[in-house]
Amino acid sequence: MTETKPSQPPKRRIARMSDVARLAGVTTMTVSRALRTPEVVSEETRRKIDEAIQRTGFVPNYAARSLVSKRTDVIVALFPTMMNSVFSGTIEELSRRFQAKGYHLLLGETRFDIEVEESLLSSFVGWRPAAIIVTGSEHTVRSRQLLENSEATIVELWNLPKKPFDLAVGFSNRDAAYDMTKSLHDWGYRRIAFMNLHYPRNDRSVDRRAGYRDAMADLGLPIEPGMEIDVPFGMKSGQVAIERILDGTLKIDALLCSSDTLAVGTLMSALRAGLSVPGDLAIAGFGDVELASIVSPALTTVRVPRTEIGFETAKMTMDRLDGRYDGPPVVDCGYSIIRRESA
Amino acid sequence: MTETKPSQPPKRRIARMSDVARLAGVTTMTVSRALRTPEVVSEETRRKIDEAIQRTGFVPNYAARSLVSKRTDVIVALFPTMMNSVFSGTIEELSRRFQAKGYHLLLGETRFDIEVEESLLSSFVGWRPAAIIVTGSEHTVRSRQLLENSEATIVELWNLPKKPFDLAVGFSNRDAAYDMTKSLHDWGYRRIAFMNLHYPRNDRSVDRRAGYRDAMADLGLPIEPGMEIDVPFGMKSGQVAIERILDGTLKIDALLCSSDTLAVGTLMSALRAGLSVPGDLAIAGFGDVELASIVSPALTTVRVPRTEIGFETAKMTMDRLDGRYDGPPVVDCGYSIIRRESA
DNA sequence: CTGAAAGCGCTTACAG
DNA sequence: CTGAAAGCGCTTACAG
Repeated sequence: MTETKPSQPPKRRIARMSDVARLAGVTTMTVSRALRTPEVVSEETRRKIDEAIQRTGFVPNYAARSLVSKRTDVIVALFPTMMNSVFSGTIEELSRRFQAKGYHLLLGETRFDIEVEESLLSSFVGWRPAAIIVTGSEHTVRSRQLLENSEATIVELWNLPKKPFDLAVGFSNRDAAYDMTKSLHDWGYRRIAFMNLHYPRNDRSVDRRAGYRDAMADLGLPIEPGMEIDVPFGMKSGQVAIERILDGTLKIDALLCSSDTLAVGTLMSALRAGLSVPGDLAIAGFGDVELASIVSPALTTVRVPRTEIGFETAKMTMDRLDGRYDGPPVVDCGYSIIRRESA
Repeated sequence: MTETKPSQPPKRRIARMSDVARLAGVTTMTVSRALRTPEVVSEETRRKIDEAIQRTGFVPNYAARSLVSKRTDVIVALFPTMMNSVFSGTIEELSRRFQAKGYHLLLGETRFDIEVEESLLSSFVGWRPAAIIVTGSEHTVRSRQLLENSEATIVELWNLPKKPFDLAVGFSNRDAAYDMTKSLHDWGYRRIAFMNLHYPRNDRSVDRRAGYRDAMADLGLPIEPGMEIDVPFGMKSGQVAIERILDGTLKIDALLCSSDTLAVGTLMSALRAGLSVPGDLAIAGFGDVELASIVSPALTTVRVPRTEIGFETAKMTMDRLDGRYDGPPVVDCGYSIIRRESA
């Protein structure tokens, strides 16, 4: 091969531990110790090794390290989407906590699809992660096998499974939707509709719908045809309800949305159509993202413990990996009803 | 150790390739081939191997694979934050494209801090990633060394560096801010202020500010004291400008925000204070996130090519890794001025 | 406090 | 189409 870029220095190979060892006049074992248990290495030796590391720019090869030590600092985390302040709040918290302790987050996006989750799992498992964090408790058969065989700590997020796979951190989506429906009733609303994501195998959607239905039944309020509105994820979906209200096919005085994204979309769509909120239509969201308190009228919503879930998950996972987790397998981070202006 | 969970089957070790080989009556070499170049293995043998893989739940150990093959499918990507529709749009596109081709995204969050970036790089580089994607062109000295030594394809995102490290994909932040300032002038505004993130070492902030200043100078408009407002990231920061307008310390007719997050925060704060937008104050954003077209009045903003950047980056990176990228080192994805209702 | 030996689980580079 | 040998770059488990 000929030199095509004379301005570049000769491309040196990535330094290995043996290069550092040779430069420092020791064996790789001593370099390895200087890196992992420096207190056990003499100061003089350590100094020489540090210098050799500086000169070579050595960074240990994690593949080799994990292969022989049979452990990795890789933690796999799978979320439906990152385009959502609710999940990204949890992701940010997780990533911050894990980064601080030297763990590496391998993030995957399932797009609300448990088949995609399976495909990601089957590949990520090859890294022999120390822990695997998944959203929800609904998984394919093969996903369950992969989790089972992986020897990793498994954490299921965002709800409270009756039979957790291993560990779980979340809150009761069913109760939260139930309480918000009941609150809307307390505030005087009677014709309460429910807008939900159309993901039939998403346990969060299913639970929230159940909460809405149970509350309506307990309150003696009928769920009339059209009062359950299934839409795809996105702010644009919010306009669906407003269109139906305007053309007279939907007669309601309140709308509970299964996410703030939908609620804000609906709210803006209502204002644009000249409807007054909550006068003509009360709107409640689910999530309490930053935007919820910023919009005008400010959004009444369910505060979801997104940061707490991230925090608890990171803590629980790291404790478990250190062999000192002694809490319950399922941690409930709670939720709360936040009444603002929109309902 | 005693059996504490009699209901669980005996914990089997994670299957290795040799387990599969033994079950199928071949050597590991043949299993390896069946996995990587199945067309070269006889149908009968392949069938036996597939069955053994099923039975054992075997997933190849990537650490071993990458150690010996001296290549990985790991791609490191570092972003300032994920709590931002602009970056998460790029991240989602990247992650989707890479996932589809079997690459694994190791994501890191720098929190707009190049020291954090350095710390992440120094650790992630241990995975010997095939490519490293970073946001911006401002890096610490040690970060540059790490990138230099890594042998990875490097892609810098979100601007157009004069001297790219290797490859770059972005647009001109300076020109975009310049054009928006000029547009505001064309639309009749004269006292134009600029709200920016207070990250002095963030080249995107610096470039956008330069664009604003250059345009004001070219237009012969003075930048009076207080017309450049530096704030931390977040919607809440939007209210700063409104407070100053209300208490009379800031006299302006238009505000250009360096992100839609700030612009929406300002817009909502203005509406809440009873100001009319754009009558009392015109507001322009930067980003064109989904929310920008949803809020009322809809936000005038700079459309930033977040999806295009993700798409081009993924394509360029994978082409380069396949040894067939022959495009320019710096790809300009452009931007456009979107006039809506707020200015 | 330091080192020699062995091996983690794969793939490369042969050979047949 | 399949296999025997060697080795990737580290750490474990000794020994001294």
